[in-house]
Amino acid sequence: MTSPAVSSRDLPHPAREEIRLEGVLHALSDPMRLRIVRELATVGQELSCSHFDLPVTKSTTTHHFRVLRESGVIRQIYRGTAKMNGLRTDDLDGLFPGLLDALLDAAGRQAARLGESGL
Amino acid sequence: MTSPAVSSRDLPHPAREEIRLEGVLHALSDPMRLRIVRELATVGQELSCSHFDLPVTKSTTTHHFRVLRESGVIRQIYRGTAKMNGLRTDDLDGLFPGLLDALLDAAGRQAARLGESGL
DNA sequence: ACCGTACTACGATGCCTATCGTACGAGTCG
DNA sequence: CGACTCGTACGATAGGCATCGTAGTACGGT
Repeated sequence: MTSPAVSSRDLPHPAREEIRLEGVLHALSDPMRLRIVRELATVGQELSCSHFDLPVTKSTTTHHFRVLRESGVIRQIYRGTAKMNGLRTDDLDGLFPGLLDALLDAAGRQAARLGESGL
Repeated sequence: MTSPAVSSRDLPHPAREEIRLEGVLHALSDPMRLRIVRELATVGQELSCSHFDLPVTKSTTTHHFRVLRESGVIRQIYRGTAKMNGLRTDDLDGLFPGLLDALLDAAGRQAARLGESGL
């Protein structure tokens, strides 16, 4: 079929009210995870885990995605063998209006300032 | 004298350009440190370390203030026996416009949502 | 000089975490 | 079914860190 149904195995996510600012900040304080979130934000759509080419092993990548999910920053859904990742912009904007934009803007400014050419 | 001069012992601070977003986020991801920063922001002026009544020992308090200083969030100056702490709003706003306000607003919203009455 | 206050330095401890490797499960396609 | 891909689970490891207690330093006032 053309639209692969969401697999039965679903992942635990915190409800919007359970998202804690400290957890979000801790999740984003890791360079690898900040990079993931930045890429998700610029692309603006769900991306599979394997889309990211991080300088760590798959195990570590899995770990970082789990931290992002458990802190409420991203939402993960299985779609076939792929695991799609999307930013929880609606929930984050609902809880902390303007925070996500400010964080992404700050990350972008720092990347530009540090002479980063690509992402 | 009425205005106690700044002591000769000065503390190492990162220059504005050395402040890293990840470091700032990590510093603010600790409840105790977020609490300190919130109080500094609401008061709007320098406060001594001893002004804060944190549920940890003095050793731990010193540790938290050092993390905040070394990450570039606060500036610390000795004034007599007291060590005054002030937010580096100018540097942070210069590097990441809107970020500090968004963070403080987010922290305030969460505090209000979680039924915090005091600070 | 002495004392009290404010903060630090150092060592210890227990927990958390970023990382890896290997072995495994779930799904798709031939 | 079998092979392959994607991602997970588990154990190990090394480093970081929040916390404490104790002992010590710097400064101001008496």
